[in-house]
Amino acid sequence: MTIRSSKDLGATIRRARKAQKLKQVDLATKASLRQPLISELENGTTNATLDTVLKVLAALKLDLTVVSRRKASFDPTEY
Amino acid sequence: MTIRSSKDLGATIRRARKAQKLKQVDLATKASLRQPLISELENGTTNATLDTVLKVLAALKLDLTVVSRRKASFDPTEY
DNA sequence: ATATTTTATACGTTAAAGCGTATTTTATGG
DNA sequence: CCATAAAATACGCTTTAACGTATAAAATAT
Repeated sequence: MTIRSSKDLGATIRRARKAQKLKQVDLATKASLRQPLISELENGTTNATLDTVLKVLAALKLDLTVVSRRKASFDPTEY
Repeated sequence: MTIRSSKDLGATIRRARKAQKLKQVDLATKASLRQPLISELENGTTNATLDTVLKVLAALKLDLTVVSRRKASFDPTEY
């Protein structure tokens, strides 16, 4: 999933969390964060810091990557 | 490039900037940020917000993506 | 070597991220 | 329906990101 806004990130996090059958409070605990912050993140209503983003993604076993914009590559190992 | 820390991001940004022959001040201008912030970002000495990260990556024509975590591939240059 | 350019650091200020906690609103199950 | 669970919002507080600006340090010419 390409992330170009806080909302993109929020949607990605929410989908991954639900796919893993976690509640916001569960994810918050795994990431050492608060449940309200997970809510704000998923709704894209906070401009999270990189540390926060990395904590949440790590808790979901996801990685952040940087790729060239023109290289629209299909990655079969996604999903 | 997989990003798991501010330093990872900083290194990635610096490499991309140099590959495009930009000075920090050029990148700062393109991203509507300050030169000192670019320096801090590249050195991993600030916990940047997502907006800041996205601005810089956009200025470098890079995208942020979220992918499922895979096993680290063996990199011979690390040894 | 030294002038010039580039990068890093410093400092005070402002805005907001994240915290703990409590409560409200919404979704779900019986 | 209603009860319970889950998610969203609220509040005051502390910390810090990012700002503008100035300058120091380092790198790169000349």
